[in-house]
Amino acid sequence: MDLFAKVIVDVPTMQTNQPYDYYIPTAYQDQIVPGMRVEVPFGKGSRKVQGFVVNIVDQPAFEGELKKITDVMDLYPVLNEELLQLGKEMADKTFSFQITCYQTMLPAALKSTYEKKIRLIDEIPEDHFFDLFKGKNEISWQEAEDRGVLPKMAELKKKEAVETVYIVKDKVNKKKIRKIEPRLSFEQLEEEKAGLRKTAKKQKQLLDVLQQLSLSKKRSSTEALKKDYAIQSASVREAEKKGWLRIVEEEVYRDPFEHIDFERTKPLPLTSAQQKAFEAIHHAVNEQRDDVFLLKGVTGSGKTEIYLQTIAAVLEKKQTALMLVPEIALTPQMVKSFKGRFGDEVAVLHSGLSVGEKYDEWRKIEREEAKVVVGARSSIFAPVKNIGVIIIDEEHESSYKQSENPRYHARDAAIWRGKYHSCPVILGSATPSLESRARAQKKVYQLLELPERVNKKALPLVKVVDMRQEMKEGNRSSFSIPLQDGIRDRIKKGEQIVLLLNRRGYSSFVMCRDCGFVLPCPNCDISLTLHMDTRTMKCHYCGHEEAIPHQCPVCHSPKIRYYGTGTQKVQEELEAVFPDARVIRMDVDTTRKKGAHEKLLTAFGNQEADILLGTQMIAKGLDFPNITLVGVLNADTALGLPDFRSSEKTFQLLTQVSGRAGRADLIGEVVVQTFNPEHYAVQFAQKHDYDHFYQMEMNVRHQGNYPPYYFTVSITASHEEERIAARKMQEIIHFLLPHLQKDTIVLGPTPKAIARVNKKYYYQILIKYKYEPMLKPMLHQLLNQSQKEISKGLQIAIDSEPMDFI
DNA sequence: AGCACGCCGACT
DNA sequence: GTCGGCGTGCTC
Repeated sequence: MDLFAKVIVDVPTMQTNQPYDYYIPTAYQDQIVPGMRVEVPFGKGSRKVQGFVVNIVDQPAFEGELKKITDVMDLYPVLNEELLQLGKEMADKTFSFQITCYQTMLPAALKSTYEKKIRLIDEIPEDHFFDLFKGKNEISWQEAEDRGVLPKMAELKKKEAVETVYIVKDKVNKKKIRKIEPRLSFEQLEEEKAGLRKTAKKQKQLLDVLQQLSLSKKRSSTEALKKDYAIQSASVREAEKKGWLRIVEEEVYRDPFEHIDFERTKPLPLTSAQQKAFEAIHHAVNEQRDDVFLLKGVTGSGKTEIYLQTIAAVLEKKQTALMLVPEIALTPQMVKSFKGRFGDEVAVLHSGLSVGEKYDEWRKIEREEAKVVVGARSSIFAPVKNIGVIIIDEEHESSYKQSENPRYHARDAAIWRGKYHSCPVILGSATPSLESRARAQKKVYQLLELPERVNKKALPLVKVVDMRQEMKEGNRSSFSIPLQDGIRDRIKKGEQIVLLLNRRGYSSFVMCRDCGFVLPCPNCDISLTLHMDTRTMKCHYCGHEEAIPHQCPVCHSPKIRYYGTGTQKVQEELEAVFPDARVIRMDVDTTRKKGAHEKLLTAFGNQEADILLGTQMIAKGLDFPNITLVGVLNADTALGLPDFRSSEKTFQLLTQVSGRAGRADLIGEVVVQTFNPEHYAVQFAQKHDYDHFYQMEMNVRHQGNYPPYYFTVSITASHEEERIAARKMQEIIHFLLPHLQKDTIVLGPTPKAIARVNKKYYYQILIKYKYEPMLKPMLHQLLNQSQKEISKGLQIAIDSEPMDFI
């Protein structure tokens, strides 16, 4: 029977975002399974592209003539039924292409690279042969183009002396070995045996092996033949010529045997609160319920131990576990705690691995050698089977949402997979996102709380320093007097200090240095952003624009200026104030090199420095007992951002760094420097009071019609010419507005903060809605209609539930 | 994306 | 008259 494959091709456009039918050559019929990658000819020139087989049918839907699959790229499917389905739904939900989703779900090594070559197929004059082909019989298209010989090649093509060939390659070289398989049936082999001379012992032996293989339907490696029967490759080649067997190359797994012995740890006794939370989750695991738990517990309350014991319970049931942590929290310590408990059953996927290493780790999971997967965002697509629990630690982290296409949220994918496998999902955080906390309120998620630290230790004392006051008293440095005193004190005692510089919102808004006033938009209750290109203050939501103020409208101080400082500058300042202090700086500049991050942290852990100065990246996974003082140099830069999540982000950051101080037997102290000491995010963080912050922030979101009260979608249009982007945005609004519900709010269009990025102008709208069943189909329609313009350099990005608006 | 088909300007 | 510009539309 003829079989046909439905293939998603690697051509990321809206028009080609659908399966194409291909004829499966008989030779591949037993081989091809949905989820495998294949090479197919596509388009007029039948250039070869990579494709994913999504289905196999015995009747093609396409009426025209079908092309054939030209090669099978995998031995086993790289995507299973589950992931094929998830990818398809994700494409629909995130307004992206199926091919992009499938590629995102796989290690980069499996994305194909393409090569175009010109090959000689007929005799050409000798001089041409040398100056065009350099005496070879094929050259790359790129080389021909670079040497300017394409026109000549076109001539030869017309004469059918050359052809263009396309080569599809994997990014990494898979290790392959040569294997033999019989080409004749058992009986035919028997006949061959009868025809042999009596002295041809080796050949008889080979035929015996082939007969065995014929019965077992297996292959044997040429290496094994040599080893077990002393059959040399020459005999094999001979046999191949006689047509007894064929030689095939088969991929073998690389051996990633790196047995680093981790010190094994044992489960710790649980506190009663931990026990209660653990039991609730354990029940769901046992009963295979797809419940979503929100595990809320302050730093040090023992969330990790609950994860570990839940995973242990899942492994006991012969199931697997998937755990996501933010990329920056994927530290050696973190890995150690998992490998320490579960040993080699743990696979870790992180950005520090090379493409090949990531692929090997992925293979290890795929062939079910690893039962526990720990990794960042994209690990949610790890090919684990029979999942028993999915854990997302630090669930509030915005890095779980991918900021490029497909703009998926790992949390959504986790819940999807939880449903598919009928297993619980645990969202853990000390400061849950408002969305998740609100869902717990509505009993969509089950709230589990760990109110106390395991060691019953009090949370560190948080001192809020009013920087306006410091300014008034003539202190113009980045360090307030209380912070300076604290630093001096710790250095004297030989204790360590962490200083955090909040880079968020660096230099993009103006604030009064005397009273902390930040210029708000008269229409939107959100601060205005400084646009240096136009020298104006702009509102990102409504487009309101005004001049940059020269004095504070409230206190009339002339010290109103843009706010923000770099780590390097702070380091210099620090060294001037404390010439004897040893400082380690950690920011993008000092951690760019691979492994630098860990090296710096290890050095700090070994007490080679007194002060660790850094940006956001030091807020996480930093667990040194000797740190007794944490200073936040500028707590409120995020507060000045025109983002409705800025209070939430500030609260989360402050709470997070507070957790870094004094975790051992030393009492910790936190000094928070701010120009907004009375801001509720700062106030509630000082008191470690999430619940009241949550209530307050919910009110604010309710007032401003923001999530979780509204759903949001942002649409961005960009083009090299500003008016084209702006006009398209207008067009989009005109297209959408008539069909939207009365209570739906459309903000914009407004130009983006950095209006021109990569020579492109950006315009954006934000749609806030409660119920818009037609919005998704309309946005899909919009993308379809805009195809022509998109091919002319216009870009349209649709982001459902965007994380930021800057 | 990339290739071919198709309809208007400066050339042998 | 033709060669070739790149606008338009399709790819199983």
